[in-house]
Amino acid sequence: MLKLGTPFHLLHSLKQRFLSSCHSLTTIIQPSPATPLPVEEDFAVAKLILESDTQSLPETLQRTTFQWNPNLVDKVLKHLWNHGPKALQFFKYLERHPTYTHASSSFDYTIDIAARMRDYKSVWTLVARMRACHVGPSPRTFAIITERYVAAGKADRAVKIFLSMHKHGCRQDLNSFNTILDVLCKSKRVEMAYNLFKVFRGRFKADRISYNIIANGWCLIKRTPKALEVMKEMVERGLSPTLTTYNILLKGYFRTGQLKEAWDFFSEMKKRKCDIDVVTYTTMVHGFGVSGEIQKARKVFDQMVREGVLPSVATYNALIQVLCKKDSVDNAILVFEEMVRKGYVPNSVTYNVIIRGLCHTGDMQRAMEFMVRMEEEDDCQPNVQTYNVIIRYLCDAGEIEKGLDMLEKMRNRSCLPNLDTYNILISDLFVRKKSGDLVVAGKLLMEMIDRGFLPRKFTFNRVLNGLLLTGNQDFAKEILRSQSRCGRIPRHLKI
DNA sequence: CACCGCCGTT
Repeated sequence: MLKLGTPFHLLHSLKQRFLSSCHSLTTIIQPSPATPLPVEEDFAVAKLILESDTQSLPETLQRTTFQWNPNLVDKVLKHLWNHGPKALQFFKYLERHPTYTHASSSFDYTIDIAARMRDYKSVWTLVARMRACHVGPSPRTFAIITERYVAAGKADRAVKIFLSMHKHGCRQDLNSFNTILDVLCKSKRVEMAYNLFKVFRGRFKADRISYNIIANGWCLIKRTPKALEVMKEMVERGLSPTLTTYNILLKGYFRTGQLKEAWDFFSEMKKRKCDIDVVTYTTMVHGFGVSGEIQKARKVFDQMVREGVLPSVATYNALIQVLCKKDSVDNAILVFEEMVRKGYVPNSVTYNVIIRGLCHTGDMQRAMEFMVRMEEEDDCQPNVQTYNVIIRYLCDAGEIEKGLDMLEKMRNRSCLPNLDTYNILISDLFVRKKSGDLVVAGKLLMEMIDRGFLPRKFTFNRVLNGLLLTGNQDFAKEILRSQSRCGRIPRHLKI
């Protein structure tokens, strides 16, 4: 049995080992009937869906005997995250399944995917269906929807949606109020959030979290003085700031480059006997580090250990990142090895930071080694960000073929490229412009649109013009034709 | 997916 005082990072690593050991157990106890899949079913399903074309997909799925359950369906949807149309098709296929009914979480995932493609028609159809099935919509559903509207530049619409939630069978409360404030703030629509806050803080009985959200918003747009005002207001209304409030302000000072103020604030926190936590220290390490104050960053790191506050993986990540940027990758790797020695399990952030650092110094060889290591030693599959870093640096070094190989590797590892991946490759193909490059760019463009991404107008026009100028009229027409079939295309793509 | 820390520059 684990003792109560077991450090969290050790628990985590034990948990990771435990989970990987009981994986095989699960398959023994619950074998999936007609599909003898030694590996995770979710990977197998996602692979099957990605490999079959749109027409034959229903038939293909019909022939299988997967035992659908919400957990499996959610995982499959996650795998299809960067292939919206397939995700939607899969979800809709199961809606017609004779016995299976979707869980609330699967609806939420699918709504998120549809909203990201700006397919609002599907979004609201799904909301209505959710309601009909009595599985929502929940406050979480509305968090997702409003976030996507704000991200698409429709903040006003998002607020209206929040105000009319109850008409969709989901009542507003303090939690959902805080959610919409946070959504607006995180998208830098802080003025709007603050106005909404002032109008409704009475009705929803704004709490400390509401104030923290607004204060954080001001900090995000580098208006720390406004954040301080919010804190004052908070006190005036009888709500005492929390440690989170102080951590928000501390980060705010670093954002505006006010190192002295940050240091003074930190000292004040200590003097007032706030129980300074790992977040406070991580903020300090990162803040000083990005300003190039590596000595101070290290000092704070050592200090936290002395004061008995255990660094987290995030703290190490902060230190490693700033060392990569402002010191040297070699020193960063020393810290990396140290954290491993102490029993921490590096995560994808850790690895991506190191890999980026190595790429930046031109050491692609070692970068690749870390990519292998993350998987083999820490059961941490390279994710799309990992691949994007590698692809970017390969292409920047003029090795576009290697970049395209890496894209191929992603496909084999069932890691789907995202918008960044496509943008990186297409724009680098345009920098090189070797014969054939434009056709490759055209193919990538077609593929990304197929997968529900909206290329920027600039990208789209550049590729089409490029093809037209190099005598690829037929291919240009093909791109246009194939896109006009898919119905849901943004206005600028319709010509 | 109700608040704070760790992958960013198209």
